[in-house]
Amino acid sequence: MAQKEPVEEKLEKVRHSMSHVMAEAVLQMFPQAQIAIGPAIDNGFYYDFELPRALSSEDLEEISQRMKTIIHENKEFKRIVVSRDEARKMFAGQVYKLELIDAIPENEEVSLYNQGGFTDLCRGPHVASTKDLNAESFKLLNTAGAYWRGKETNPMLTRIYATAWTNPKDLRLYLQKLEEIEKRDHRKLGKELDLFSFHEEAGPGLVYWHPRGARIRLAIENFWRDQHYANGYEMVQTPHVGKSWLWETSGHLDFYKASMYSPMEMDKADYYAKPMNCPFHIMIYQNTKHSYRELPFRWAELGTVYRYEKAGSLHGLLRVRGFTQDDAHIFCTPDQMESEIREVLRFSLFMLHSFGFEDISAYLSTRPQESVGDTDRWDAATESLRKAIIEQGLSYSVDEGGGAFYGPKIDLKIKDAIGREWQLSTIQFDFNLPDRFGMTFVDSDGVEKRPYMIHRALLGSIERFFGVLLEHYAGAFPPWLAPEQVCVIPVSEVFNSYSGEVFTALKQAGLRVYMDDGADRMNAKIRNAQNMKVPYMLVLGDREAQGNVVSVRYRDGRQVNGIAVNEFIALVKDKVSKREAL
RNA sequence: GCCCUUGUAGCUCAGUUGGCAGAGCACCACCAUGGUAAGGUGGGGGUCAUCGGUUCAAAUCCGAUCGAGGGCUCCA
Repeated sequence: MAQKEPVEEKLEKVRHSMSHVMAEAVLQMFPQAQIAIGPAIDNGFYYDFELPRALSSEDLEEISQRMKTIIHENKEFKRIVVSRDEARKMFAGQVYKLELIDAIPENEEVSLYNQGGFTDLCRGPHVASTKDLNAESFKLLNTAGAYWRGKETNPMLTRIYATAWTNPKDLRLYLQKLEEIEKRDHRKLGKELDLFSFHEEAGPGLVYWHPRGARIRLAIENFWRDQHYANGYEMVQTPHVGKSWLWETSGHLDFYKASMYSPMEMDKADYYAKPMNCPFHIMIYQNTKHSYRELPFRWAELGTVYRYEKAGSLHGLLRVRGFTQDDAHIFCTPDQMESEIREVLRFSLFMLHSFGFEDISAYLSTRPQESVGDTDRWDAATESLRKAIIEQGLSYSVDEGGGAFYGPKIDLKIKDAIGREWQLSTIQFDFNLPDRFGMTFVDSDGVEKRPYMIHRALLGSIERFFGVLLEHYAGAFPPWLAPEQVCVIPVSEVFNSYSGEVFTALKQAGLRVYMDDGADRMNAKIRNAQNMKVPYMLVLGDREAQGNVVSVRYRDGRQVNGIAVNEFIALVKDKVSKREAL
């Protein structure tokens, strides 16, 4: 007990040991249960079982109680090394354990851990005794179906998820975080703030944007468009459907068909809703011959695509069947490739920073086993990605072999206001499509050569990005994004006319403003505006009308009285143009 | 797709052992004319997701379908 072990290792041991305790508890209740695996995971652990029946929340309570009893028995975790045959004998009847034993490499020893009433096949390590576990610092969270080894063709097991910590305080903090996550859930906020909806009768996974949601979305899109024009892009617009020729040529019908909507037949031809924009942008490129003098092309489009996502994986705005990519394709010469990548990455970071994301990390994915394109191009492309990351001073990790079959890529992940990571931007080379479509440009030496093609999406998709932003801000959008920036609230009907003047002035100044001249009392109006998270509320009565000023109630509770109307307009406009918070 | 959970008014939810479908908010009307987070009274609104079954009787029990939620990588 001399030196302190690192917290992470301690936690891992605690969680893993807890999972054994849970398995023991479950076996007490269901002696005939098949036990599978039970690792430590982020924030806790799980264990997979094959059980005679489904578990109820009362069952979880009972398992939890039994675990506490086991922990209080102060049982030692004993490591035992056995031969394969002995192990097989001990786990006779436990089909999953037998499979695991067979999977252990010949040169590794087979170890077991025993804590009294329960022995599990396990590499370890564990805490020394259940004495080192705290019976008040874990909580069984939920059950879920999970395929044995994650494969759809394998049997479905029952997984029990739990969170576990070394002390009750950490548990409490984590449970509070879960509550915070629930409060920020974009599906909940989307409903409360009247931003968007889904309609099962009209098709799951398809988003309906309400006026308030559309306001925000358009603020995002307008900013996006302006910045693309300012950063050397051109906009293109392409159709939503394309004939099978296009998808045969692109290869999507070979490799991507399962994710595509079924074809529509027209004039004896099959048309497919587009799952990607790239083939369309290539058609524009192919419209004429191109010289090296014209390149690079940077063509951007907020292109709405449709993909068949499995019913069970749909999730609010984060996984939908119809979504709008903030897509662009860059076609350039080999000479230009490096500077283009550098520029794309810089631009990506600028965009993410603009939306309030400061903590960004990069993931570089390199060539996988199965891939197309020649090695020189892969190497050059991968190096240019790496150089760009280093130049930007980003922390990054490399996913060796994690690239798509058609090219290496950089993914950018951001951390949101409560520390969760989300993958947004992706920058990918494509060595496949230019070949398939036979794209060329005429170089300075008169020879036709293959251009480099780069796909990139900075926000990912507008829908998903919107969901992430909504959770990041917990619905309290900064003024530049807020659907309504200002709510004008007359103290009583008597002041409707002065309020109307102020409203008109703000409206003419280009602010997003509305006046609540309904029959509610002022208090109720403030409450409503507050619940809709409107950044600024102007409460107008006699005092304001007399002085031709406004009194400002900020969303965060601050209050500033007696500001001239023009001064207030300037203040909001300043916040908006700087994209600042309140 | 698969496992578990789930579906009652626009929203959030009650609904005991099967016995005439409820509340709050929202909406509409009337009263109240108000100074920083819900003023009062009254009213309208539901084929209890859909289809089928059991029963004298089904929101409630059973089955199917559809939707929603939690999951299905983290390698004993």
